[in-house]
Amino acid sequence: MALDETDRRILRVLQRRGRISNAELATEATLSASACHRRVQRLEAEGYVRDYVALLDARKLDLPTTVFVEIKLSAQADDVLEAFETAVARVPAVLECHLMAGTADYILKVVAEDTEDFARIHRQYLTRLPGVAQMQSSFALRTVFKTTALPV
Amino acid sequence: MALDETDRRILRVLQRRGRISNAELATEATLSASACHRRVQRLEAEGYVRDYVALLDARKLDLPTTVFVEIKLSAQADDVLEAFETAVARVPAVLECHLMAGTADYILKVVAEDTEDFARIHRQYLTRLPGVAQMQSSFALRTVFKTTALPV
DNA sequence: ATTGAAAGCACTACCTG
DNA sequence: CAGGTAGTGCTTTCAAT
Repeated sequence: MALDETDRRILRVLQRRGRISNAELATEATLSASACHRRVQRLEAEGYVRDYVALLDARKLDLPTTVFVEIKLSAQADDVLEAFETAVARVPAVLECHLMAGTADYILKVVAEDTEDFARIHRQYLTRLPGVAQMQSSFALRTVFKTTALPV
Repeated sequence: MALDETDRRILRVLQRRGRISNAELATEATLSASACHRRVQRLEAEGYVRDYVALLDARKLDLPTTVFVEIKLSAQADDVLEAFETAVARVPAVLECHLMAGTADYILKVVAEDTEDFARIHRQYLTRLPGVAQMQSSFALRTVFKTTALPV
């Protein structure tokens, strides 16, 4: 159940190199291939590893613009939250949605081609989200860094 | 250079299933294994695919708390920004750092075990970042959703 | 924890339209 | 030039030690 140092080492490597071969991973973890393989299977089965994914280059795909959108709802009732969350999950440009503590605020992370494209997303999708009282958008000038690797 | 519909299909699949075998990916893209393999190699070489990574379960690893930290610097000179960015990149709990448009503001995304652990990170790392004039932390109560998949 | 063996896979070289 | 066919050597995976 609990992770030892070898498990954490495996997870650290997999977080950076998700397509590494089991043979190479075993070397990095100083294990035999089969022992390493069994640990990885255990870590996957127990849910430590949620997914393996390819990370694409947002610039190359013409989506270099990141916008954080702060949204205040008109009410905090559960059904209002639920309706909002269901609707926001259907907007492809929204990569993250967090319910914030304190007020009934959400923060969305949105990607777009440029400010004009964001204006379109805003008009076409965001203004149609249910239960919204206020919305404020903050544009990222530049992503200094971004990682999916948790400190394990 | 430009992507056709088959390329985008491959990228969509790889964004969800980064460890899919080439054989299965070829089936999903209705291509032969070799044709598919060559396309993937091209997409990697041209930089559309930045990385393959494992996404871990932050809850299982006792890091369920996400905090957005807004930081205003005391000056906007390049060397002040650079010093700040270099220092913030060394804090393991900081997963993202964005320079925001308009003011000299940064937004950080930070993960922690709980509010107490965040207090420690704040005290130990964030208060020591150079050039900071103001700092405001907003806690996420709940991550509604989070994806790394860009809309391609 | 290592070994060995069977199956599946990646990758290449070589054709085909 | 992109896709298909076929062959070689690795990797995975499981069973046995």
